Amino acid sequence: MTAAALTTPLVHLVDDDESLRTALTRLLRAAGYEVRAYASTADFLLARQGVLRGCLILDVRMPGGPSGLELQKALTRQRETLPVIFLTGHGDIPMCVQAIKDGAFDFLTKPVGREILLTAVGNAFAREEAALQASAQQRGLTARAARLTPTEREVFHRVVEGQPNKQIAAGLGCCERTVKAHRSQVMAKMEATSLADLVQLSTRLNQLTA
Amino acid sequence: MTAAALTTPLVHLVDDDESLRTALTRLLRAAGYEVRAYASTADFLLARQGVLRGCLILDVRMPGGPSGLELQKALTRQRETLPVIFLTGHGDIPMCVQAIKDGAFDFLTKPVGREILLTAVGNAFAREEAALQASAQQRGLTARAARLTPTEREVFHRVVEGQPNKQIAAGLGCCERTVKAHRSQVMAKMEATSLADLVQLSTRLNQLTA
DNA sequence: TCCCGGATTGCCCCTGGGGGCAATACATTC
DNA sequence: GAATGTATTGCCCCCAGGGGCAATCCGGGA
Repeated sequence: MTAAALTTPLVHLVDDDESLRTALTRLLRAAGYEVRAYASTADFLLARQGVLRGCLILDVRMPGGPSGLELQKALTRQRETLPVIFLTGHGDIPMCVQAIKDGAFDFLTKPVGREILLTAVGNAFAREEAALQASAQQRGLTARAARLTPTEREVFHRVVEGQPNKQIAAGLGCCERTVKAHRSQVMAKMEATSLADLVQLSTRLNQLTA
Repeated sequence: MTAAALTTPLVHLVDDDESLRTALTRLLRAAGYEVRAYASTADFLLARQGVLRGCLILDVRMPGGPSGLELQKALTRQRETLPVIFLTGHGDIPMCVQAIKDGAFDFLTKPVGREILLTAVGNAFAREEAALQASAQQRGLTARAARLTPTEREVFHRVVEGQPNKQIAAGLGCCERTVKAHRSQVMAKMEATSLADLVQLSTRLNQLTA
């Protein structure tokens, strides 16, 4: 039914402790997840190809290379929204607060209980799936908006602001009939069934940008 | 200019350690805040009158009575959105994660540095002021919406959905002229200048409810 | 009972949006 | 240079929305 359900949930596991990687990999695979393990953030970045998917379990500090916190910040800057679960043996509270303020999904401490980890990962995928479904609609919306010509975009904007055709024509320095033509193009390309519909589409577009 | 700036920022300080209450009270007063200190969550609740304002500094656990975490949850349930800063000497990471997931603004550890605390409180008030300004507009909106009669509300809803007058009339079992009358009442009461405007007001109203 | 305010409706008119059709203008391609 | 495509515009028609005016109806209050 859902897109996420069509693929095996993928867990990226980044930790410099090999025995822990082995143990968690086994645990997660037994729970039905596909697991890819990395010994460092650098390894993770090297192996990365294209758009990331799944969820990320990350130790906060690892010898050499960027720390887990830094990796998370970098991913956020790159608009990668996959959920990050921190896992650490030497975490303190300020670090934990920082990570969560930066958008971490959870912050666990070693040794982590089996149930705790699986619950966190399960919740992370639940959120991820919801986010994917929401953003799928948004992508369709931006795709439609991308098909607008610059003039149509301008008309779109003014229509949503409530300007009547006459005023739009004056603003664009063209005649009213032209505005009407653009306007119907906008309605068609945005697949809006009414003005009210169009305004609501615009609102969602703006929320996406913000 | 702003509402929050008209009153002295008020800090509620809840901690069972009297010497710490004294010290932080002095520190915060020196920084220009009005401070009310309580020895327990029960004291805080007893002293509470009407709508709360300001920000709340809260120890996580206190002997007897509800814990700080419980107080925070209760306030959230009561739709009190004032920012909560936790301050604790015995906090652990799971507790910290829980508090922040429940909406805490920050989570500090004792002994807390002067700068750290003042920064946290300052940020809390900044967020609070922004939230107040946003909700002031929303209140005006809901006040206007409250003046609609049930029929007008129904018409409002259908108009925003993009239904034409004829269809609305059929739905309500009345004639089209009546719908027009209600419609202009809706525009007037909601103080909307155009259909686009009305739709946007409706969107904001729905966001408020959600 | 009579009056008042609000809701409902019919009648009529005006304005604004939607769009078909055709001519024109400009750019791009073959 | 001819052909094709796109944008612009004028002309005209239709319909939907906005609203003034007056009649009607109804629930409350004096």
